[in-house]
Amino acid sequence: MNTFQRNTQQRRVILEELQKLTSHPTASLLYAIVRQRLPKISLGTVYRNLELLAQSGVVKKLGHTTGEARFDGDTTPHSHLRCVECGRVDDVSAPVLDLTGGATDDWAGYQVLGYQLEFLGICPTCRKQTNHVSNP
Amino acid sequence: MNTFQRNTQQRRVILEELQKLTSHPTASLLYAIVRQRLPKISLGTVYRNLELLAQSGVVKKLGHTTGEARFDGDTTPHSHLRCVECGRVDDVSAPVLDLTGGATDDWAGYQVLGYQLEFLGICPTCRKQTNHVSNP
DNA sequence: GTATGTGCAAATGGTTTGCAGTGGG
DNA sequence: CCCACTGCAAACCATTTGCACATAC
Repeated sequence: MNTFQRNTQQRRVILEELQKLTSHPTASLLYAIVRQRLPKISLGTVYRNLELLAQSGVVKKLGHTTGEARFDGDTTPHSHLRCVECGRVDDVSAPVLDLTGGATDDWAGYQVLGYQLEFLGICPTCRKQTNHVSNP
Repeated sequence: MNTFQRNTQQRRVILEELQKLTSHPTASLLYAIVRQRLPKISLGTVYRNLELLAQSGVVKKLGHTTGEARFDGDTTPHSHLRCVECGRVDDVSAPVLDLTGGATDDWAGYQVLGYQLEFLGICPTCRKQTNHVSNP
């Protein structure tokens, strides 16, 4: 039932390193990390494998509301909190939506597959750097 | 308090056409539409104005979970339902989230600004075209 | 009059792809 | 041994930007 056939060294290392991280790296950040173990790997290979891993459900691809896509090695249900300044993404325990709620009976004929919930804010680091307090 | 100074013809027409639409056009689709009234307008101008209009809150820029960004002339609170096959976006009456809910007391030090909720599914048109019923 | 906006075209940046060579099963 | 996978580099495509000219105010 596996979508991919071969268990290549590259694929193994990419998955290992991604699952090791609690941050939600971009493809190129992960590329930099993986390159420490496999110096000859190419960015294209990282993209190809992340895509495959995401398709087989081993990994989650986070839609890019801003900037680049990010990937999450943790597939348990949870939401994300994205910093609108630096793009950093943290986890939040997911407030699960009740899709059976009557208000949304009308789905316009769609077959609903799920939802994506993302919180937006300013992370601690960026709050320190700029003044985000309303001026007196 | 307006973010932009000049009320140019281009800006006016872009806003008018966007507000006329209930679909959620991409920049280039809107460009095609606007060009019917202003044949000499450039795509760059459309992008520049959509960005400005979004910043001043007159228009809403929908984060691109897949593919291109889309723009919404309707700024009243509502959620979106995106077709994962063709990218089409429809409106749904927003099930408003209660951010005061105790479960999410821990925001990891973030200053939370809001959230983005997007439903994913397959639109009526795409359901007809491909067989999305589980095979017997 | 002048700063702001426009058209054009070239640059950017993330992601994808074609191809010849490699290595997993 | 053979086909899925890799490395490389070029292609892609949405978006952004630099510049000279135009225009709203």
